[in-house]
Amino acid sequence: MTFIEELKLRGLLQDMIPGTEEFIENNEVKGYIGYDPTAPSLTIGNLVTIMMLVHLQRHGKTPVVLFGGATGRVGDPSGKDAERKLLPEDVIEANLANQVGQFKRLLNFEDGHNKAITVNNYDWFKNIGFIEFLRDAGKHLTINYMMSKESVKRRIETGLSFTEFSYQLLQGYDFYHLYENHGVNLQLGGSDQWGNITTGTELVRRKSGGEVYAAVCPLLTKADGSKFGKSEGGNVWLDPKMTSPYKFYQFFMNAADADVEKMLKIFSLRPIEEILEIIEQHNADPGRRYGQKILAEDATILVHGEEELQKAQDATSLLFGKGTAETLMKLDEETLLSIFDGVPTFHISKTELSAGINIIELLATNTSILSSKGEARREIKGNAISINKTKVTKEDHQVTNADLLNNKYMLVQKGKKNYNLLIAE
RNA sequence: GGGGAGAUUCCAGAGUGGCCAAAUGGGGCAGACUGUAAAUCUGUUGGUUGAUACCUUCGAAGGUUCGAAUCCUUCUCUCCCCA
Repeated sequence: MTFIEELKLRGLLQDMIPGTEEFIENNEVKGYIGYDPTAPSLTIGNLVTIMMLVHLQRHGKTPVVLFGGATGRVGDPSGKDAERKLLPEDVIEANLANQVGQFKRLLNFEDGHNKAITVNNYDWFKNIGFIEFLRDAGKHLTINYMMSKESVKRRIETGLSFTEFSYQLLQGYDFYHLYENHGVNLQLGGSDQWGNITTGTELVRRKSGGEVYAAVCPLLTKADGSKFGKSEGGNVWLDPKMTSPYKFYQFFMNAADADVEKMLKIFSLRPIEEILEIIEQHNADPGRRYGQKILAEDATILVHGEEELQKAQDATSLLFGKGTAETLMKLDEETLLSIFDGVPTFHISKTELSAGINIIELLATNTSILSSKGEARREIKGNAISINKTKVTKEDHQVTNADLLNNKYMLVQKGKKNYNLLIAE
């Protein structure tokens, strides 16, 4: 199976430059994707395009990760309705350092003829002066060409700064630089990058007369039309400190039936035939959530590893299985802590607790599980609060040392899926 | 440079002196149902409060008034038309 065939079967191919498939099969290929370090961590949205690099490497080609140390300072108008805020430079540097570590888990940077490499476009842009850039890059492309890009057209009515307008030229120059200096001849990415990518291939063609190719994957959407990659109240990050492995696992467990196939093809490295078989089994009895389980397993191993998966599964089986107040009571401290690793924790004083704390105070004042007393009251009225898996129904409920598990911990739950661990000391 | 329209609670968008913490829709959160689903239904969605009530909020700052999101003044920003 060719690389492009693999992408197609996995729903990771939206568009490519004619001839890309033949070229990849018959040449030494180095393919790159650019990531702008505008957040401290990569997200599962980024993971989609990273999977393209993973497959590229598995097909014996060299993946190149380009960090937009320079372009991230400018802001990409693609897919954005409004001008972006510029980030302070030290924030960009910190983000970049963190993201480098995340890639190390996903691609092989260590050995083989096709080990992955990273580059940072700040390294070449920092030495190029504005005049030089205008003569060297700007001269080769017309305004008419740049204006015809969808990302620019969409913003022409509402406004677009010269800075963001120039973004495609910077990104295009990346490709040219990588082609000239690193022999990079393929660019991958999300379909929102198609305009920027073709600017790059155009620039290489005009400046170097070189032969370069590109392919993009579709933007991942959910069956119900909502945005992919967000869960309760935010992004799903790859950084375990920002999205715990447990939450990460749960995100995939909660995938809609209609999305399971699509997501398995993207986030699982199992052969495509096996995935189709899994889907068949899943569809026979969707209520078992077989597809979601495999999906969550594979994705969690990929990003966080076996050990974290095990913990996430332990927590899941306790919290969503037949987990009752009694089983919770029976857990020893070590098991308890490992299961709730990654669940938000709060500390309270044992002396204070021994006197008894009103449940509303506890939720809104002693901890920030809920943001106000009014909200705490509403949630209790709405039957949403549980302590140690037992519903709290009265607003004047007092919590005491007697509620502690192992004389130290308390499990406070809002709704079905939001857990908090209180530690009394 | 000239003329016009506008800025409302997370978003969209009503409200043009007291009945406005502010309609309605979306989104969020929760409950029921269920498969930790989808769809549906219900509740809730500024803060303190048992409730009355009070406090902060309708671009910013002043002012008029017993009383202002609503009227006046100045300022900031956005959009549209003409040059």
